[in-house]
Amino acid sequence: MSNVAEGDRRRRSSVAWQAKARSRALGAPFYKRPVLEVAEAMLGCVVRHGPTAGVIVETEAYHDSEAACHAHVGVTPRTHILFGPPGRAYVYRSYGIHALLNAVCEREGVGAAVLIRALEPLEGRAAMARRRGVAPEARRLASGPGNLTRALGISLRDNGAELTRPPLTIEPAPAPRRFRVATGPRIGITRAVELPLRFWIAGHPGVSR
DNA sequence: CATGGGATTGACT
DNA sequence: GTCAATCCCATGC
Repeated sequence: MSNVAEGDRRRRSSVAWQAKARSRALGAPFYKRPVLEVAEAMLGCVVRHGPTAGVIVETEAYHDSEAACHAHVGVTPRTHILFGPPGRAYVYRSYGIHALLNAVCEREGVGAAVLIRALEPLEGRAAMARRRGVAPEARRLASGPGNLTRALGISLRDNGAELTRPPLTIEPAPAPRRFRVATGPRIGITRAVELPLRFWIAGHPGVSR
């Protein structure tokens, strides 16, 4: 295949996923409600970044009223995105190594977000495996909040991105929600550890351990 | 300006 | 079970 033809194929493919993502993306009203409600509603939905996508199987809710939330300290250079309009991405560096992806929720002025903790790969499995440095048939390709951003190619540059339009979007669940939602305490935090703000699809193998 | 902690992960005992 | 890697940013002087 010639370079020209290859480039053309790539370009058409890129336009196709952008149009698809734009038409399917959840709008700002989805995020503009109590963060607990959104955290549960996001289970089964699809995170798409370009040609890679996965089904959300685990989330956690964070709210400025509790101490584990970055927004608890008020508006700072780091947290201003959390207090901004709903439907944007809040991406921050964790432990100096990982980028963690959140969806900003509730009305402007409230610091709240849903942390996406695990995905079941849906599209672009080969690209995810390549980015992770594992075999394409590997299990748990996008499980764990640091692993899923690596698999989807999400970085700190995506902080503040609008999730309502490509290239980074969240779409409604592609299939009927035939699963049971389980809840429990959040993982890996040192403050407000007792609050049951973690949500996951009961029994799903992609949920973090 | 210096310091210390952290919404993690993978390797190792 | 333990531990290190590694960097953004909140805090305090």
